[in-house]
Amino acid sequence: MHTHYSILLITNTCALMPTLKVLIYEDNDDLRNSIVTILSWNNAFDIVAALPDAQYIIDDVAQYTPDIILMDIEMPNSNGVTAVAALRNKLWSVPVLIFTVFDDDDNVFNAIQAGANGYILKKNFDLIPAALHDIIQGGAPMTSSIAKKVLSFVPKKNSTYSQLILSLSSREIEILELITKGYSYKMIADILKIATETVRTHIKHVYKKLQVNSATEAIYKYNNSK
Amino acid sequence: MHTHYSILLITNTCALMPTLKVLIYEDNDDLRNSIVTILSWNNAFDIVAALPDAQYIIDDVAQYTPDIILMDIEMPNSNGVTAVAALRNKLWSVPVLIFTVFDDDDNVFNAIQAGANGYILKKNFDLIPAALHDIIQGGAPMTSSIAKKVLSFVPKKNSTYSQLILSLSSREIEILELITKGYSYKMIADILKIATETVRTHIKHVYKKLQVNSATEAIYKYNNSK
DNA sequence: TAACATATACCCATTATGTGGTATTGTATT
DNA sequence: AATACAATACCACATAATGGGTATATGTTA
Repeated sequence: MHTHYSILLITNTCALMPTLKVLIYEDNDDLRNSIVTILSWNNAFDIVAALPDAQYIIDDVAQYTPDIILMDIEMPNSNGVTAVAALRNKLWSVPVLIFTVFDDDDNVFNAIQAGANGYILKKNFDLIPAALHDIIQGGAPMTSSIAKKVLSFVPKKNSTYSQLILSLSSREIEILELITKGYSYKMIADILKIATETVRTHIKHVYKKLQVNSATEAIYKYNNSK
Repeated sequence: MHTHYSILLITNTCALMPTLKVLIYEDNDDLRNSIVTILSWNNAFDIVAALPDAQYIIDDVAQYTPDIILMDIEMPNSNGVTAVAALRNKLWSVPVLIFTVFDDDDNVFNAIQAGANGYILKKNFDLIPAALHDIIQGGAPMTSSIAKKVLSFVPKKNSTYSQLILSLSSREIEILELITKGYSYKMIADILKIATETVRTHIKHVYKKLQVNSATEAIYKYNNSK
């Protein structure tokens, strides 16, 4: 048997680092206090607030103007991922490091989509300082196992369809692109300064090559191949 | 001024680890020999071959049956990313660790799409052993800066459209999903065991809510919102 | 040169889709 | 009880999309 413990991406930082204003959301009192203690001993951090709930995150950020936020996911009156989404909806770009026990696909995916900048697990508690610095310096800290999940969210090519797409001429692809954007034959003809009938001819060829008989089918195949 | 050097995800491994058969592709003779030397000193690795070119990767893998592949990108007669794609087209799942000087979006994105399992930069040369073990144990080793690029490839929600989508009922979403998959009204009616006219009614409602007037437009908005 | 692909354009006929209604049933909300 | 919405279903009309052709000019390639 062999043991293994997966760790992560560290950014070593030295000298003259500006003090980071950190806002913390964590509902567990013990854990929250521990984080505050750890970060307080590090001169690089200035904890502007440590709150048990993110339901007033917009007001909190306006009040404390943090450089970075450390965010739990599961909290009594709010959800960390939803809170991040709320921030991003206001087009506020304060970086957020998600810190949670959840490492399932849905939580990771939702956090990334909501606009989180990093994602570490509570068992890697000790890596918070490094991860915070890492985000500030433009990184996206996460363990290798989280990275694997993120990889799986990147849309993959489908080689079968890709072969079909290769048979299309550049003009045909151009027209198919316009179809996928919702344009009608007439609009495409207008955009490309050609006759509607020519657009039709191209589309007929596209359908034959992709072996489909409608725009929606063509879009589906095309979207699953590029 | 502050210095910083970004490092990564390590997997600490101990005792009774099976020996990994490694196949290496790297065109630079010095670098290739150095890697072989480093890995040879580690009992955990058995270098089955170290080649300057991946043009015959299919044959190589068949011959050497490696547990894992270490792959450069730029080589005289072949491209590492293309080689990985060739492997995956054969549905061979041998894990591949990309090892390159290129950290631009296109190279990273193409490698991920091709099916690479990890991506480390040549300046982080020394991390190869840990990264190889990491992949075998199900991780996806990459530096935090590469992870940031990967994050950017995950399709993001568009909050404007998302609001529109929220107004759809579950039945309407169900039908819209079928539309995006290229099904006609009749086919959808068949699948859901309802009248074609009912399908049409639902779609009318969807179009009104999404403020569009065709299936292609609806698909476009929908794909840019979920 | 002959064969082929590409981009252009038009005709005819049919089907699918989009738009405007109305209507019933059930369920939730007020 | 009244209102609203969701899901079901039908009618009628107009427009858009699709499928079968044919045709010409321009290249490229065998």
